[in-house]
This record gives sequence, structure tokens and C-alpha cells, in this order.
Amino acid sequence: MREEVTFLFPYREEDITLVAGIDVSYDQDGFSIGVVVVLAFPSLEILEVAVEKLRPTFPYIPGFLSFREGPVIEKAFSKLCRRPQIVFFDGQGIAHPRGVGLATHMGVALGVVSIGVAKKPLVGSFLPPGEKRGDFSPVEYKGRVVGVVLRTQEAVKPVFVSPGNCIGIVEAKDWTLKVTGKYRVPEPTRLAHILSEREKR
DNA sequence: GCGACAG
DNA sequence: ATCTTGTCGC
Repeated sequence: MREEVTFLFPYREEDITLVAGIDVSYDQDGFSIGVVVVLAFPSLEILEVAVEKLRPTFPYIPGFLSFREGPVIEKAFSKLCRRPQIVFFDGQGIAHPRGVGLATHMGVALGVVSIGVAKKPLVGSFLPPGEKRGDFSPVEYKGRVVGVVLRTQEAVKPVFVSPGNCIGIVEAKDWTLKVTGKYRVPEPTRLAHILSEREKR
């Protein structure tokens, strides 16, 4: 069977009711644990959680993260009953050596709109953003703006946001702020991280 | 050749 | 990512 793929461009806030966050952790036995959390928007209450545990078959190589984490993510995502409209990833989108970071690669593979929110830069140059929440500065790579360094909390180290699939830089940045609460990392990936950590016990 | 390098 | 203790602060 083949599932029908429909893209919904998140230009109108009132059309978005389901967002999701994905993260992968590793236990002591070397297994990778992938978690997908679906949240209601704008309440951000958890509606569904999908988990998958696998043995990694590819090593971690900067620039090739999706080859290591892609398999667990796909299996976990396929277990979902609901279809999130925007998916947040722990990693880069197009701010990547070849323009295809984890969020972009997976966004295309899963057929969803996606956004990459990384805690550290992979490529590009940038100036530090202002100190207030929402302040940002562009990340430039090979003469192109590929994302932004975004301050999600006042006086707290910024995060790196770049478009994953079917979304622009400004929209990716704005949606990241819309799902960010009291913490540095936006709720979708923050919760996915906590849950994947919990799965190791 | 040297340094950088998401999770 | 993971290995690891205490500590400062809301």
C-alpha cells in the first residue's frame, strides 16, 4: 500500500493543530532509541508518543547524521496514528554542506513539513544575535543565507534554526518561537529528548 | 597538509 | 550522543 502525501504549507497559524518533535538517544548497550512526540497546537499538550529501538548500522559522521538516525526515526514515525503538520528535528535543515541535513532529509523521506533546530552550528558564519527572546541573525554559507541563529530565551545561548522541508527561513524561525516555552529548546524536541532518555530505563 | 565538525 | 560530581540559582 502507498500512503497519499499531501503538503500543507504552514503559512496560516489557524490551520495548524498538530506539531511533532523527534529525537534519538543511545543506551549503554549501543542501541539507538527514536522517539516521536505529537503535540496539540497551540496548547502543546502531548497527544501521542511513538518509540522504536534499533541497533545503529552507520557511524556518526558530521554531515551524514541522517544515515545513522534515519532508520529508527522512520520506524518510530510509521507507528503514529496521527499525522503532524510540522515536525521539529534535533539537527540541521538546509544549513548543511550539501543542503540536506537531518531535518531536510527526513522531511522529504517522511513527506512532512519540517524544521531543523540544532544546539550547535555545522556550517556557515554568523554574528551573535541580540540578547532578547526572538532576536536573531542570519547564518550565511557559500554566499547564501541558509538559516538563523535564534535567541529563544533572554541571555541564554541561542539555537540554530534552518528550513527542513517545504518551509522558508522566516517561517521556520517564527514557528520555532511559537512552540518554545520557558526553555532554550522548543517543546517538541525538548519533550522528545526527555522521553527518549526515559526509555533507556 | 591543517583545522572544523549537527547528534 | 555518552562518559561523570558537585554546585550555583530560580
